[in-house]
Amino acid sequence: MKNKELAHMFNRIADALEFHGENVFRVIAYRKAARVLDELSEDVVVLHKKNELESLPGIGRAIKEKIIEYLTTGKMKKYEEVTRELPGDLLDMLDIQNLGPKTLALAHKTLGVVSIEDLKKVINDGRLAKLPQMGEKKVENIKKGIELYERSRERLSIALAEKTANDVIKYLKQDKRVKAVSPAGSLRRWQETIGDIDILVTGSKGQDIIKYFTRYPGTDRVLAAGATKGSIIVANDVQVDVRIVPAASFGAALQYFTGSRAHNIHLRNIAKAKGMKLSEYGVFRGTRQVAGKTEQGVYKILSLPLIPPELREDRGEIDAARMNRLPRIVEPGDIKGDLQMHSTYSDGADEIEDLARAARKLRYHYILITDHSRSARYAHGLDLKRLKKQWREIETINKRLKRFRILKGIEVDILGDGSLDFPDRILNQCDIVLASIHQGFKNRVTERMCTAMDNPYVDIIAHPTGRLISQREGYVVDLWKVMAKAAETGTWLELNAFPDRLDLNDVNCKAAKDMGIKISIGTDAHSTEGLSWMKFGIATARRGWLEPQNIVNTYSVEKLLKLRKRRQ
DNA sequence: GCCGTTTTCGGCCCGACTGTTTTCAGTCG
Repeated sequence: MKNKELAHMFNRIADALEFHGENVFRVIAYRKAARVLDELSEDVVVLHKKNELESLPGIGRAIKEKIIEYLTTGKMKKYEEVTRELPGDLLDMLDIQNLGPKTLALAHKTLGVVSIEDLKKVINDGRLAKLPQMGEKKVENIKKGIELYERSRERLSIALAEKTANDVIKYLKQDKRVKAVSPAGSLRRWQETIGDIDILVTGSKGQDIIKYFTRYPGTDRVLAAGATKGSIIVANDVQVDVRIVPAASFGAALQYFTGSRAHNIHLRNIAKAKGMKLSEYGVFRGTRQVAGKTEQGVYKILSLPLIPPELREDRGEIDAARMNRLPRIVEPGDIKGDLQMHSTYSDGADEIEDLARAARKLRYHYILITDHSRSARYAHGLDLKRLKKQWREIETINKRLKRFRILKGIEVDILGDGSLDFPDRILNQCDIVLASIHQGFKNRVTERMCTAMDNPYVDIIAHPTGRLISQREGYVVDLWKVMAKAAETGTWLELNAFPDRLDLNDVNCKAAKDMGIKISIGTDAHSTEGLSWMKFGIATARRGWLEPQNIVNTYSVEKLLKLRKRRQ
């Protein structure tokens, strides 16, 4: 995808400019362009053809020309120029905590440092500490930064972060001095991975609350324990930060610490244009605080409705809010069923009836049982005989269950040549068919998916990218082509709610929405507990601006079945 | 390098923190 390639190049240019000590605002401009391209819900190639590159925020004449240069020649002179004399991994070292561009450049120019090994050497022999503006403590901090970098603490999955935060919050609430508690940061925005967990607290005697916090039973290490901020490490190297803020600033602090940074910068500009100042302490006109107690109040004084945290990425939500055109994003109560799960018939742990009863407790109206097809041997995939047995069982249970319907589904494998693991006459007897790739991740995936979508019985393409977050890249696939085919054939694309998958991701979901593609959210549960993953799917859908009408499992079972491709 | 309901030039978010200095540079969020 050219979007990602260009984003990477512009980020690299920004790194290099920073390293060379260029004007910081040029650096910011390149970073902004990189972010916009990275999160773009359209193919940059298409935008270029429509001559609309310059309509993108942060992309002006110079960067537009660089994009076109790259798209037409496959090269970018500026990129090559600024990175020419810099060894490949030197710029990677900017990710080391406490080591910024100034220090790295100085170490490179005066001491010839080009790698982490070099850096360690000049730390150990004392040469780094002798540079101007450097001293023992700074060097010590850089040393700690290297240790952290080398342990390369991966970002947490949203599921682990959510669980950890909930445990800590529950513990904090047991203290009488604690008045209000809220998660903040990327966790509150439900980003798919989380760095540190941020929690905000108001209450009396901040110092005592922090002391109480650092005695949390799961604490491995205490990093800091001041009057307003405490920081601990719990199991799995997870860092939890707690901040105490005065009640009068709680809303402003919550807004500020929820971010994203890009969203905050945009808001501050609006405050400034209105003659106000926005900070984590409140909204001020001169020295007088005019808002900040509640988050809603902060937005209101900027003439904006409250923007849901999931949308706060500066991807157009502020303009939408200003024009009163925020989407009515999906809520848990809109979901009427779960469209992917596995029973004991293939690789699931629970019986069909158990899944149904658990789903009914979640107030669903239906579920789709999607066990694997025969080629998925590793998952005990169903052959025809067992599939038919499953259908009979579903019919029997359906007669027993009131106001609930188990739909007959299948997760049918897309084979090496794009054909499906079951013939059409079998698929035709399923209520809903999911098709997915489970083998040959690098083998003509785009064509195989497109062939599968030409089949009138394929309703949904499951986990369309095949990625496993922080574990596996996913298929070699041209998602733009897949989405175009889905739009053309009326095939639904899945948002897999399993927290290690979450594909389509937020940006893809928004793109799909814009292309008129319907999304199906399925948990891919392999047990009754797995049904609770729906919240991660909903959160990702919200981040992708999806409204109930964009998501097929907000429909009644009648509408759902009526909208299948084979009926059109 | 981008951008304009004050501006086509002159701004660009801004405060906290730390460590190095003796008034400020660098890093971070």
